[in-house]
Amino acid sequence: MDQTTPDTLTKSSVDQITDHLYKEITSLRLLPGARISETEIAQKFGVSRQPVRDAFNRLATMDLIRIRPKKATEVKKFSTAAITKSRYIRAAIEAAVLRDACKYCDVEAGSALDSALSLQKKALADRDTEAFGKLDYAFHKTLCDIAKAPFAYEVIQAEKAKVDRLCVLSLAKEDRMPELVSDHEKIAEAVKAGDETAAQEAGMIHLSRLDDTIARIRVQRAAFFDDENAAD
Amino acid sequence: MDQTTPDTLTKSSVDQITDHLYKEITSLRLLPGARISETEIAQKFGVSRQPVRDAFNRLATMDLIRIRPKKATEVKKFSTAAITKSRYIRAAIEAAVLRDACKYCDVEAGSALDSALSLQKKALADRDTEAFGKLDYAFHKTLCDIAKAPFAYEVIQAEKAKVDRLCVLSLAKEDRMPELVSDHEKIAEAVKAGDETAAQEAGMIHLSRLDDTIARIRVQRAAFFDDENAAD
DNA sequence: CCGTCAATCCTTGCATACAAGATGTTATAC
DNA sequence: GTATAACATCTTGTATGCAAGGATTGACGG
Repeated sequence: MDQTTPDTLTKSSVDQITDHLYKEITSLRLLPGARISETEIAQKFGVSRQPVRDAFNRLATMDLIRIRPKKATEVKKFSTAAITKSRYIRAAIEAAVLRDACKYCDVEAGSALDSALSLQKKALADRDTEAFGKLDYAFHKTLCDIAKAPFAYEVIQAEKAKVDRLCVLSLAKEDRMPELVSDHEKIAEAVKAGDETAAQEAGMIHLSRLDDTIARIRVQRAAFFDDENAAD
Repeated sequence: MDQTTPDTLTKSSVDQITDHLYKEITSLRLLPGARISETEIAQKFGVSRQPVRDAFNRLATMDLIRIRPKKATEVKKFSTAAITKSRYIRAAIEAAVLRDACKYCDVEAGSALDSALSLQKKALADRDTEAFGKLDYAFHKTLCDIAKAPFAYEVIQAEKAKVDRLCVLSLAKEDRMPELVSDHEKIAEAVKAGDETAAQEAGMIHLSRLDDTIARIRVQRAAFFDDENAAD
């Protein structure tokens, strides 16, 4: 997630604050539209405003918060435009990844997919949504690695993060898990078979699951959406 | 280019400095590996170090400079890994854009492509490489608009900017223009015909032009590349 | 002549103080 | 009771000072 963490192991104040706020926002403990103050965060961390300010800037480049001069910084609401963009990017990248994954998938890669799937099934059986969330990321990363495009995962991760917090609102998360595992199985099957068309089709269906969820949430929690405002 | 400029028309110091340095870097007036100092820039702009610092942070998130604690901030060198990533993303996005452009291209869109091409031919005839550079961007933007994915252009622009400065090094830029115009013509032709396969193929060929150029520059200007260093 | 060590300079990271504007509240006039 | 205006407060933007660590340069010893 952190694109700017340098090679130093000792995370600076900025890194710590960025990570903290990132988790707070993506986990929806900080709701869209919530106002956050530099001084407030600074006091909580026992530092000055400066590192908080830097952290805010980073989060702003991630499109997670909105900084305006002389106005309170607030957690960005969801916008259908941003969601559409993110979805488009993911679809394009994942299509390319699946195409290449089909091209380069060998026995070892196939077993990697199988083991990833079995872990997901375990999480499904345990109804452990949190673990499943991480395994979901891991599965897509495995695909990227197989496609010899590990860097693509960074993009997917970044775009996924922008909308993932939205899905936290979905109360029926547990009910969606079987679908997602099934999708992953179909994708893995197609990749192992080297069937590009089937893999891409399965991938698109997988992505479309999100559309329904988002559409539902969009009407349920309209207050978290910011569509009429054309300004960024 | 500026992803964080707010709705205010009065550009803040940070915006001005960011824009300035952005142009300096992308135009290669600031060479890869060049060291830039906060205080130096601050004095040049007659401001304090703080806005410069913020501008540095923004440029760092654009992967244009490299900030390390206690060490001089320097303009990032090219890395084949970064170029590969950027190329992969662009290829994936542009493939999707061309697919959709074929889907949605109508008469009006066709004439937009034609007029864009005629402008390019004029720049070619005038040997105006600078104008052609802008028209190149405009052409891809037109494609995105036709594909009903204007947001895709932002991604293309961001990724293109990361490697465009590299091409400034290419002395044979004028010689490449005819090729590029020809590529654009083939793309436009395929899009107008609604031939997805041909359009994507032409797009990939168009992107591959960059590979040759980069490969040449990579050997000519090895000093500008930073590949042995695994760290970011 | 060369290697090593030390000191000084230069770099960014952080803290603090001040400035300018937006917001919300409260008091006052009608 | 309501509307308006002034004020207090909170917000980020900017300037400046200090601290800690790297880099270069110089001197000194071999």
